[in-house]
Amino acid sequence: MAQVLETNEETIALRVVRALRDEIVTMALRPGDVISESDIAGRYGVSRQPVREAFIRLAQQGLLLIRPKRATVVKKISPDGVRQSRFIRESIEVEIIRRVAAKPGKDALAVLNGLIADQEKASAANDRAAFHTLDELFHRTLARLAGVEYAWQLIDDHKIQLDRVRYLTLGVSSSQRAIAEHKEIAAAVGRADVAAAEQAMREHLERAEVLLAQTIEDFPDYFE
Amino acid sequence: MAQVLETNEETIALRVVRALRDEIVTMALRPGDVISESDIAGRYGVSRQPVREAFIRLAQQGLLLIRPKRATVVKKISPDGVRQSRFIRESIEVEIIRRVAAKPGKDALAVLNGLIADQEKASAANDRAAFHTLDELFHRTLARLAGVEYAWQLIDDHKIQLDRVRYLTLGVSSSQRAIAEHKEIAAAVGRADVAAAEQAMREHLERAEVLLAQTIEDFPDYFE
DNA sequence: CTCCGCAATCTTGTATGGTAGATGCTCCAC
DNA sequence: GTGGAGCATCTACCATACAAGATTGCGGAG
Repeated sequence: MAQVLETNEETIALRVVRALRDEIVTMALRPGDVISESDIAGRYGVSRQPVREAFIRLAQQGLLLIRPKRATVVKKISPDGVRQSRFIRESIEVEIIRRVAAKPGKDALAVLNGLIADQEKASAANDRAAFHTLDELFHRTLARLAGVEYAWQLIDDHKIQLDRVRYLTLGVSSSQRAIAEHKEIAAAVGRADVAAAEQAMREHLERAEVLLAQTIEDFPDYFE
Repeated sequence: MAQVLETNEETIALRVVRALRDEIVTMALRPGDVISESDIAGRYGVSRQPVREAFIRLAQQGLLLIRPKRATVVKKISPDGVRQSRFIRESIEVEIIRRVAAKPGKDALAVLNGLIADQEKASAANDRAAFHTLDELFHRTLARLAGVEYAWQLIDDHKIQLDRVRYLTLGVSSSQRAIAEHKEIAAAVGRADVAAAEQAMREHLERAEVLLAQTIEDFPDYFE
């Protein structure tokens, strides 16, 4: 059953990377699942070589665990790893919001409010995917405003672990609350109130903590 | 001239990764240098396959740039990338020092002072390598005391870019000053003075900024 | 002398076969 | 019935051959 991969991309290896990452984040491949080079190669109708290279990339991103000569498994989610990923994210985003609030560009507030308005539309339309994309864009935009967009890419890489958790809890998150918190952050930026902006951002990010605890209870097999 | 690699390590690919990273950081391979899989394979007396895998890993760490079907080059140092790496580092280390200073364990101060004492010895003996190792250990220990040692690994990955800069300026850095700053940080931790610790850490890390500007002037070819 | 085209020769990407280590099962000894 | 040795069969790792795009330089046309 050779699944079809988009054929207009660059290299086969990169297509496999994307396909596998997608399967992992959407839990089509679940934590603990055992896969093998030839297994995946057969499923996608390619040779083992590009699959192997994809494994290497995904292993470096912490999504796979290659056990030499034994097998390759989809890495279980490490609660402590998620905790520290959140720590990293909070450290950086707090510093970002400080900078933005300290010296807000003249169009900064307008851009942020525009994004929030879009989010409200997506929420009203119950378009969960669009909402999630916009939520990400809000934070990314802050990084851009602070002149450290590359730093966001780092957060994005680490966020994958949390995204797996998030996927397990679809429907739980309250978009209303997220919007309200975004508004509070934007308002603090508008007032150039650094302390308030920092505080609002910390509270906004802290919600992930309870989400994690709940998810561990619901899906203990997916955690180590 | 097949160079010899340590033979008791894990896989050939990992040995090549270590060897190449070392050559890059020590500027044996300089930014802009063009290398090829067969080139390196010949030099180390291995086949292209493990070299190729090493390239992939190093490219993901931002040390190499693989230009498909063209060549692979040692990435030039991106001033903005270094700037943002420093931003990331400062964000995380400031958050770390806040946590440590807010709740210093009872043996924390003793451990830190011990490390500082070792640094003074290394400095007196003019052992630059040992000093650098101890300097790194000081910061890593802080991460451990804050319970986020994994976060340090992240910093370590990004620090490689800055280490390349540092290697170009051997002899410039004043170890006396670094030791004094470490002492100030440790003292603030001892007093559980969060604000002072944060301030001291920021100043400590800010020194890298002038280092970068000076180095760009001295070695413009190594930067993009 | 200049410019265009083609071919030799680089490069990385992909496919495939073989190797060594790890695992698990079978079958025999007791 | 139980335990252990050995073999079948997995795995990831490595080597090698081939493919295809990119570059370079040479030679001929103008």
